[in-house]
Amino acid sequence: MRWSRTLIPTLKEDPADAEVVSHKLLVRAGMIRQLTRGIYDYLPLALRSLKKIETIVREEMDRAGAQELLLPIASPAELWQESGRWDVYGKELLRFKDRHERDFCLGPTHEEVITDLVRRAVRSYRELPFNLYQIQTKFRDEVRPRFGLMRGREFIMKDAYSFHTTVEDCRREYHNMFDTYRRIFTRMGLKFRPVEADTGAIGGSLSHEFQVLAESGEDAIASCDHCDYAANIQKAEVKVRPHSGRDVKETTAAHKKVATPGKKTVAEVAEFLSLPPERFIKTMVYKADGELVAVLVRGDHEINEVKMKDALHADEVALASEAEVEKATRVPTGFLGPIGLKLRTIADHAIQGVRGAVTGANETDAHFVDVDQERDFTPAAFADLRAAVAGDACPRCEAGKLEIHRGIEVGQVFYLGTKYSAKMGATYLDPEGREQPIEMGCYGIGVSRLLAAAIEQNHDANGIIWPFAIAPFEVILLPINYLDERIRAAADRLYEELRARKVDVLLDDRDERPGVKFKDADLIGVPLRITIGAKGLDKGCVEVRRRRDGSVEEIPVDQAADRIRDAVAGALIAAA
RNA sequence: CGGGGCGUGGCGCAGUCUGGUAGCGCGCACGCUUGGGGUGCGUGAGGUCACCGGUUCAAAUCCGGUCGCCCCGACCA
Repeated sequence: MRWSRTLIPTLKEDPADAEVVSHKLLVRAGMIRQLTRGIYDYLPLALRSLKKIETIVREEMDRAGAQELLLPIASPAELWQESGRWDVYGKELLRFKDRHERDFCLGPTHEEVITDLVRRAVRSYRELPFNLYQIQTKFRDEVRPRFGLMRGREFIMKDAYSFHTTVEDCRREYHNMFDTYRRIFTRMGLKFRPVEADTGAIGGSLSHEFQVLAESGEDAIASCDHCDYAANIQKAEVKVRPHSGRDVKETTAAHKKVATPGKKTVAEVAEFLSLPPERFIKTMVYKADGELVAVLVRGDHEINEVKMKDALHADEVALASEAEVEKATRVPTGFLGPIGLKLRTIADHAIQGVRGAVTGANETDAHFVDVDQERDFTPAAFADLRAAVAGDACPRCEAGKLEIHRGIEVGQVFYLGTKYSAKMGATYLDPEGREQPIEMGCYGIGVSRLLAAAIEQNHDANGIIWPFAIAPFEVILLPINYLDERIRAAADRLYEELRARKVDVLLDDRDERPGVKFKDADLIGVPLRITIGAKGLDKGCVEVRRRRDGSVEEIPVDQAADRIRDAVAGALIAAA
């Protein structure tokens, strides 16, 4: 492509409404423009990268035995009412009516639509298993879209759904997809980590996320420095060390009340009493499916709501409001404690057997000290309730410690089981002629988000540094002065030679100053830059510069096309 | 949904408090100049100051309302 014949509106300055680097660079590099909140135009440069991402996804999905199809973006309310998600999904589901006043929504995901398709098309176990995928635009009316393509309302997603007769076969496909995802992200040249994940709104019981490692990531992930255990922080397990609280204090004097006027938070009381936060038992009150429940964790720990929800077998949990707490306990928040509390109470493992602890006294402006768990109170249950932190022992191996990193979720695989098939009557007849619900799995990749994630991980002060496999162009030709006959002829010739060799090449044929072209080339991040100037041509050479490390090499003009093609091919093979 | 900020040529911003001819940088067009890291000089085009209403002799500026965009929060007792 000739630069002068396409639209690459680069900007010198950061757009005022962009916060993260990928958003700034995508806009500055002329790849995207915002149309409205959370919705973007993809300009030619962006579309080229998107297509390369899609091609890799298609090749690997096809290789894994999946079949591509295309489902509608609009779907009728009835399907969503069947699965129950019409009511559950909330405002994220963009709803509208057609001219006949029938309710519709834009698809935020497609379990309902595909399950409906399959239940109508499949009758027999002989027709299973299969895996169907699509690459398509999704719409989720996010509460707060942000960070450009990272969390848009409209976005492009690859979603796949597999259908099986047995749990074992479904798990086989789950692992097949897991391996496929590894290949996909490896080919794209990204540093990523698969992590155990919570299943969230999609539902199901087994799930992994694929996280692209980047400081700006929205997710925290815990990983072992010794073995390959890694999990989303929402899921990361804490190794149970029985009676880990015993070593806190040896005395067993009866607990006693101390005045702590106005000191409500652990930090405040800890400072007031000159005791470390780990000596405290923090009492939080949650509303679990309508019931108020007290949850105890050590003062320096934080509650993990996903774990708590599981421990309580609740569908919905939320922190109770101060008013609700005060009404139920007659104690203002900040002074709650497990001794004499009239609420169902569950406690983190770290609370078990603790001695010499500090808790609220269930009385305004007072706390208890020297609390002994076994002597003074008994929770209804002990469970893993706290969030893992850096330095925790690995739950899977002996030697390892957990590290916390940040990541951008670019893919997730779920084992769904019969969650949708049972509700929506997607069944098959087994060899004995009995009707059985279909086992399902689903597998997503955030195609447009990958664009942002790749940039978050691959950029410098001058702009984007695309991995070869997803770069909009592999090579940019930069004639120092395109109006100079000799330079122009050399550039045009090399351009045609590279095109003949199937290299994705962009020719900067604009009548611009060299400095402008250099800056733009760095900004849009093309991996190889070929500078064609008088100095080089005098020696019969052009200059090859690698965007990633800035390394420079002079190569003879007559060998240039072949050597550049070989360099591109080599880089692509190295990544895959 | 709560809090905060912003809306002025294509982009980034000043001007608003204290009402009185709409400005700067970049970009854009043209001419000369320059040609290996955003050249230099000159000339020029381009704005219903988000929108609606009000106050006033006079509104980008004051008042009321609406819309849009951004950020933070919507959990740690």
